[in-house]
Amino acid sequence: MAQKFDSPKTESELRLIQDTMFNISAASYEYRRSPSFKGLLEIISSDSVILTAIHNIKSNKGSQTPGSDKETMKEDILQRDFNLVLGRVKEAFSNYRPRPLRRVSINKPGKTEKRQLGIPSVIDRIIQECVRLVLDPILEPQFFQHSYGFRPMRDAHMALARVTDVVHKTGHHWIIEGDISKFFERVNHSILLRKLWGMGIHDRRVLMIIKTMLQAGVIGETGTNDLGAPQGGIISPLLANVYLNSFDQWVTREWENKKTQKVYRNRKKTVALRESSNLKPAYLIRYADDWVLITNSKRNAEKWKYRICKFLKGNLKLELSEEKTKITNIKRKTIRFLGFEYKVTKGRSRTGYITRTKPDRDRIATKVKEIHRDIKHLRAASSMEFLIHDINLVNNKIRGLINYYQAATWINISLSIFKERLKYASYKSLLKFGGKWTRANQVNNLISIHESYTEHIAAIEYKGLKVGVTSIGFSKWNKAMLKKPSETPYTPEGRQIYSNRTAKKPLKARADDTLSEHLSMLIATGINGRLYTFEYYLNRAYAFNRDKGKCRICRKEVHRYDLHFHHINKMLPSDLVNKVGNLATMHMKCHSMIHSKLDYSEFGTKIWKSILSFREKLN
DNA sequence: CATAGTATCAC
RNA sequence: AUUGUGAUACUAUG
Ligand SMILES: Nc1ncnc2c1ncn2[C@H]1C[C@H](O)[C@@H](COP(=O)(O)OP(=O)(O)OP(=O)(O)O)O1
Repeated sequence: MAQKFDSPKTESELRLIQDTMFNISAASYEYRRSPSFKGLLEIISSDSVILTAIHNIKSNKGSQTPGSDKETMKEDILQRDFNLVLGRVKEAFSNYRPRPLRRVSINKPGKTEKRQLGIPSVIDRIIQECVRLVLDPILEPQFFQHSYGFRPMRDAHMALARVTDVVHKTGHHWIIEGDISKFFERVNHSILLRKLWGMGIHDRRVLMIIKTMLQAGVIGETGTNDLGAPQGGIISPLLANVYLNSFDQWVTREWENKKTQKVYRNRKKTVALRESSNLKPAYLIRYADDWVLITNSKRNAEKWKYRICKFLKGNLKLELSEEKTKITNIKRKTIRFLGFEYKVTKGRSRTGYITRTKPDRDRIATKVKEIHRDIKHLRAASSMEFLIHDINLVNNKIRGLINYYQAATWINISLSIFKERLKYASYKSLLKFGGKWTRANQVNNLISIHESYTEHIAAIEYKGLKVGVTSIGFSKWNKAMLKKPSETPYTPEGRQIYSNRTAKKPLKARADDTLSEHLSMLIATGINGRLYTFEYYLNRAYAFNRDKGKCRICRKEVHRYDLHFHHINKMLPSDLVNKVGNLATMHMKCHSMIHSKLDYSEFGTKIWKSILSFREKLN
């Protein structure tokens, strides 16, 4: 019954393993059994997993900042010898000893209390990502359907859509808002490891690695850490979901899951059954440590709150935050969930009530204040170019804000309060640059949004182009969609649904696939004894991908035995010379034609022209 | 049709 | 200076 896999040799083999793991795990879950995966460490520490891990996290913003040692992604991984780096990561896997975390305190929005981050060193981030790559497909299918935080292809809007859906379908209006106090800091290591085992991670070496990861101490402090998962660790969010999964299962076992099993029974029978049982209705929607539970009466809400409190304390050693955990009748008062205010009002619908959502008042107010400051700051721009850059920055902020709160039914009304104030401030700031009131559909920036508005906004004109400060009023409600459970990154169908939903966006699946093939192919071509940096390896693959595997001189397919990557300009400084833009795929023969001085016009004008143009760029 | 950079948000 | 997971939007380049 236990599952073992060969280590992946290529990235598409890794993907296949991930898909297979997901399938096995999902199948066991259907039959209410837990899967059993062994020999995971071999997969986790294989070349292609390490490569994928580095590829995944190398462009994180935080990769530029070191952990407790002084190492950064760029200097100590990407610009080092390829095999040296691989060897170093593999070495770290045997007898794993994480470096201490760097402690940084950041502000929590709207609170005086600070958030304590624990930042792992770069090498430990790579290790964590390797583990995550393999554990995620195993754990993902076992998670609760209506847990939305930290999970792929799910977001806060879907959680909100689920709340609306349940309220509308059931007509229930008593809600518990729950928040777990200091969630990550309170995660108990041995309970967590038991849960991982219970979910099918049956490789003790991997569990040991996770254990030592969690125990990593903090720089400047003595000893190891016996409680909590670091805020800043790459696997911490995944582990957090593992930890609370039993909570989800426990709550939903008694009502939500029972109910779905009876869905095929005839209606009368189901209703009768529910009334006669002493079960209390409960619909849970969870986002990380933030959850709501929907039920039908105040009494039941209180009962559930009491029972949940006891469960969390007894089984998970967690506490509910007293001030943030409230019981509310959403016909009378709003609840706050995921940055939205949520309530129902009388209206035309099956239940006689319709939902009303608004952006959280306090949060939107502080954001608008920030934007107001930025707009006033526009007048300090030192040149027209900088001004345009700053306007774009402001526009980005406004669009970003609207983008998130679009899911609120009352977005337009809520944001319009601030509209005039911001517009007037923009006009005043732009005045000294010749700013004028301009119809939105006549400016040249953000055309896709502005073309449908005739309202006046403040805009400047530069070289015949009109650049306007967008309005916070250019927003309209966009109904959030419910999550399709079959949409997952680990099945072909799931990926298809995802790419359909995200419209004409590039097909992520296929892109990754081709990239992966080429990555591993290139690795197979060997190293020739020369010093190649890690970055060069990745970038060769990207360049090959961009050129679609064709020679840039003769446009024919290149096979691995006569593949060469031409440095378009060899004289560039060392950190630029290996960038994708400076690499061109070609045959070795074609390459030698660039560097010789002979006339090759006999091969046809197209080829000759390409050769000449590459020769020009050499110096 | 691809990659890379900025921004917003949730936790 | 500020880490992480996830989502979204815009812009730029070949
Ligand atoms: N910026 C962040 N970086 C890393 N992890 C984060 C970040 N924000 C939130 N998290 C994770 C760690 C938190 O324990 C968890 C829940 O967040 P949150 O509820 O805001 O705070 P908290 O549970 O740590 O304290 P409390 O709820 O008592 O204020 O999500």
